Amino acid sequence: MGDDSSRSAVPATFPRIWAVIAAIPAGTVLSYGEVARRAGLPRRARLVAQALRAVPDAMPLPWHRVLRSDGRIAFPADSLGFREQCNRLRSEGVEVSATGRVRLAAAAMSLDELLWRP
DNA sequence: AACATGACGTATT
DNA sequence: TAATACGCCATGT
Repeated sequence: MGDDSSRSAVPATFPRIWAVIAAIPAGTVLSYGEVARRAGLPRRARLVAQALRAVPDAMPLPWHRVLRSDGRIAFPADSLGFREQCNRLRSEGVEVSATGRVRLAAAAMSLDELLWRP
């Protein structure tokens, strides 16, 4: 058979990364490094970034719930992606400072609130 | 094969 | 908190 799988093939790791991101509950966030770890790919935060760039447009993924380890949005503050991510997060009730920072601990707390009340 | 680049992370100052 | 340096990993040139 003509094996053209080597050309423009999606790395086998991408679907796993996408699955982890898709499983992030609304109103909560994860760091790139955490996503990598949960996908069984420790120390591969940059691979997560690549996977995000390669997300097919048809696939709706909560990409905005992925932040840098310091809780800040990875896009440059003046970029379109930055504002888009801010808006999406805020529309989910996540507090984002003007500089694009989210308190990761607080985001984890909001998940606790969901499970807190029976 | 060497070098640059990137939606990153951690340690240090 | 911010700036810097270095480590890490996949891709593109």
